[in-house]
Amino acid sequence: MTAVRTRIAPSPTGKMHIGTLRTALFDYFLSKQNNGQFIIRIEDTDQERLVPGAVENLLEMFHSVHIPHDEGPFLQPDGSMIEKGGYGPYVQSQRLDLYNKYANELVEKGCAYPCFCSTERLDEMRKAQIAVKQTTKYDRKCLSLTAEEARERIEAGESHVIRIKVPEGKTEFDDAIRGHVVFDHREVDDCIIMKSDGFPTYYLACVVDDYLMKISHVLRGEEWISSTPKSLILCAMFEWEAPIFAHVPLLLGPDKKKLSKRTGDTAVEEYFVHGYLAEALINFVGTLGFNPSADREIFTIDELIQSFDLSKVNSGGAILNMEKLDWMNKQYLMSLQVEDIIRRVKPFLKVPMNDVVERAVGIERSRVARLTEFDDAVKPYLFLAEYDPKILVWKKADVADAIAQLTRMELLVAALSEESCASIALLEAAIKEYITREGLQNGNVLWPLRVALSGQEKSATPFETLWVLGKEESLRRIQVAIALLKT
RNA sequence: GGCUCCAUCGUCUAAUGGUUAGGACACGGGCUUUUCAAGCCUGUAACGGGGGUUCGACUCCCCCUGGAGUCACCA
Repeated sequence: MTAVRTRIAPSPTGKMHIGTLRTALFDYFLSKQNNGQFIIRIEDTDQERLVPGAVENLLEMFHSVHIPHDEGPFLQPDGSMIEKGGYGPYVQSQRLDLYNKYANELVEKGCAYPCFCSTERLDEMRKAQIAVKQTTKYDRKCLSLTAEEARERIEAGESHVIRIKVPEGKTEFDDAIRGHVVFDHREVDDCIIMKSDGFPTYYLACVVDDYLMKISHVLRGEEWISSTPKSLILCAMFEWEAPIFAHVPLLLGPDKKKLSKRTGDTAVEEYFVHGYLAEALINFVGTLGFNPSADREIFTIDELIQSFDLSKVNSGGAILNMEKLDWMNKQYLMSLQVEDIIRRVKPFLKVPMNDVVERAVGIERSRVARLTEFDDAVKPYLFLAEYDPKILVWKKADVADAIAQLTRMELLVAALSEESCASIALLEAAIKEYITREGLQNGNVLWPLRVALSGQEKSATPFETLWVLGKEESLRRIQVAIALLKT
């Protein structure tokens, strides 16, 4: 069996699309499961759409999402870029000679031909075809040019492209996800493989690179399926064995259409900005269209690698269920080490990090879904906001009782030893023991205490809040509450 | 419009000829509880339609309908 080599081939035109992440994940799962290689190749053949810094950004995203590649460009800590792997360069703009060579080979074999048609002519031709409801495809005007004629015009410096001459017949292939697919060549256009600027198009570059880089499996979005005949025709022309193709279902927006910037967050960067964790994003996106288990939702990346199965990937598109992502993110927020969360939440906090904030983050994590929500969640621990004294009174008690209980608590807290302040459990034990000893009711004591400490009608338990605030600040807030009630 | 792909709760999905069609998110109810969150229990909710094949179809085949993708010197 040949080694599994998969590749993700983004074009550096901006940010990383969430669909790119999903396909990359599947590539990664498949290659790792088979002890193969996962390759990143940069497809920068469209000079007009290049965005400076996009390659670096892309690599950074792959890094932050923890799916390491084996070959391709790598970003060094100093910001420079190096390549690893024996099949480079992995950036298509550095492989122009190769594409040229193969394109010429096709022309010499009679499989491709130069075309001098202007874009204006092409546009008109298409319009006419649409008008009579025909398939839009090149009318092969330049195919009738003789070799000499073509050579003369090229030598005269006339702008031209190279098109493949699609043979008659049909292309059949077995998609690893969808099964048997057939396309009649009458539907396939004599597509351009070399542009007039000397750069190849995706069709050529991709086939050449996949062959030279010994790619075994090509995973790509479903939007590519109708161009697969072109890839296969090219393979056949070169007499190369084609890789296995698998077209993964599309990620859809709420409107059921291909996810676009208009309908939702398409960039992985945006998800991070909104406070989602890489683990949750991977779990979410990696199980969209593929489910390792009937009754589990949370999987580690290793579990996903183990259980991944191309033939079990769904063929229908999937709408992103953002509520489920939130839920999943919360699951990770609750299962991660507190120190880990503290480290990750730092960039999202407007308030400066200190001991109180660290403890508060640990307490509040079950109440937030995303890292961006911590700032608001943590603030009440740092600043006691103004509040209506009425909320200090428990529903089954009155103002006088609230004052009485808070006065008791003031004394109790003041008397608390350093050891009993060391943990939530000890604090809870101390206070509950006091309540029992004095024959009091939980609600009468705990409600006003909690509200006094947090300044909020809804909040964490008084024990947790006490622990976060510390003895001194807790005492102050209790005194504030008593004063408030007495006015 | 041509071609291609797709079709189970609102959403993500399980089921590979025989299940009371399972799980998850969301939503409703309950338990727990000083509140909220979490947790636990629980409820509502789906096989697009029509033909076949078969003793038996969510599962296989055909048609219809519906949805999507694609038809560039973009990937």
